[in-house]
Amino acid sequence: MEQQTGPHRLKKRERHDQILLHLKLRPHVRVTELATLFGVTTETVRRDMDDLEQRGLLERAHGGASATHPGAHRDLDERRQERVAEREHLGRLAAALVQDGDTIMIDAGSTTMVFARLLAFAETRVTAITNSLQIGMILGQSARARVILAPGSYLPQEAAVVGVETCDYLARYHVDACFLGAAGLSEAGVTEAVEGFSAVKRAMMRQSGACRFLIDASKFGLTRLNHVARLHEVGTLVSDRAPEGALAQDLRDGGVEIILP
Amino acid sequence: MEQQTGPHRLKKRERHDQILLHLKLRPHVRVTELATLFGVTTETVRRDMDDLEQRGLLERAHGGASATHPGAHRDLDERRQERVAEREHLGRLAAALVQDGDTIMIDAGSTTMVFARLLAFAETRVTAITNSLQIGMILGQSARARVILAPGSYLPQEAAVVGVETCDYLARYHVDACFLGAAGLSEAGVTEAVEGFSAVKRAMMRQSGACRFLIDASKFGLTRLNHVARLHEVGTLVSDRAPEGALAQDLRDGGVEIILP
DNA sequence: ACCTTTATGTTGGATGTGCAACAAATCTGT
DNA sequence: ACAGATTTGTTGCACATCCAACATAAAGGT
Repeated sequence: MEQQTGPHRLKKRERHDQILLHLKLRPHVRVTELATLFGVTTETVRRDMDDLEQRGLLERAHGGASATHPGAHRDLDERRQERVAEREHLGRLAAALVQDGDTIMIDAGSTTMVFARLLAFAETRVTAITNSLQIGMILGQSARARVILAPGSYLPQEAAVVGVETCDYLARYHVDACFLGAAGLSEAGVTEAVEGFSAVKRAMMRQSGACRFLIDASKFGLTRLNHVARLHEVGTLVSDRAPEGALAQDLRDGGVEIILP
Repeated sequence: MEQQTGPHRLKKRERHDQILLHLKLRPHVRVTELATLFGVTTETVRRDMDDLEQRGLLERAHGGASATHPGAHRDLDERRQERVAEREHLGRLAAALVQDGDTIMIDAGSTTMVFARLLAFAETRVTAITNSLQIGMILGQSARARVILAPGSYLPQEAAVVGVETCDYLARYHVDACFLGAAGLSEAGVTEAVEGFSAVKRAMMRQSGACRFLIDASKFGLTRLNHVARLHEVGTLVSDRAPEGALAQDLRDGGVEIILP
């Protein structure tokens, strides 16, 4: 990056923007590096980073900071160790469902992202169609995966594309299975909070022989704004804890296969 | 993350895999963290990381390591300070050509990526269609930009999509201008090294009212494998130094507008 | 202009990290 | 079992980073 020109010292906000821009282009920046670049003290940069970390825009490390994966959800549970561990379990279970030669569709979401990472790591030979840029990039790193990206309007918060174009495009493919996340699972069915995602999820379901939902137990009982699927359409539910009460009964009635650790 | 279970000490290969797995799930890991997790010395972890870094599988940082940015270019000139500075100038010139309300297409490439970053930073109100995931993500961060992503086969080295689908999709849009990079500019015309990119570039040119090529002076005189455009089709050339000799003459003959710092 | 608030710089000591050289342990092939 | 290669542990020291407390400077409001 270029040296800061002129005598004009950057203001706090400008430095914050610059730091984030740097992290968009490289995975890691050092405190000292930025300090000399901005012409400020390391302490100032440190304070900047602390601020940005609190807003969840980057991840501190000793001597510098790393980018949070672009589009990563910043909700509370994303940041908690336990949640990450649970997501990893969940992703492992789901990845075990994929076999060499399978064709799949993968929905955008933090849980499906972990799933994609594990799939890439396992080097499963798979053809995957996704609307998530992150998942495309992650899975594309695997030499044995073939990735097809759907077009559409870009949604920066989720690093994914949505819209009519996306759904139309998906309708041109037929795959063995789709792997979907969701923001809520209740007796009302599967629901989603992000506008535009539900249509994509439904489009994926229509084109798939089997449908697998990756939903961790913290989503049980929640009903969000957008309807995705009724319980009998769920097919397979991969989760970290068994549902209880009426929800469990309705899932049984809907013939949902439940996969747990 | 879970604690390493059992008395079985991990072998080198297993530790390497574990480290990479960790980096797939988090952007950054610390040396000490992994050392206690694996039950080995920090020096061992350090050595592991050095190995992995040499293989380009992660990026070292003080006290730990970061995941290589998915899709991040690591070609030589990308890493060189001087080149970055020139690209920045070039991008600035190109960004000045875009006005509020414009519709544009942006090609994948490291130079166009800098251009997109500056466009996002300038908060130009623009509708952009691109085949580059990174450019989509960068420009999508700008609240005033609308980003449309083209579909296609994912090319991990370039973090972009290419192929027939990509070109077909682009043919459905008409824009004011396209901003393209290139690997070579000589009397033979504009040429490209990455297989699949030239077709996308040509598709973008066909759908654009104006064509802007962003090519830094180090590419002058180079001819790569894939033909992109003859000199008279170039339209506008944005660069950091004036071409010389026969190339300069041919550009004049071709009616190419040249924009320099 | 004044005061208040906020941002930034400075300092010093505690702690974390990197590096290099060597010792100990482990692996490997015969 | 043996010798040689590889891997890992240990140590000491140079250096970078962190943190907290205080001093100084800049910004904002009345």
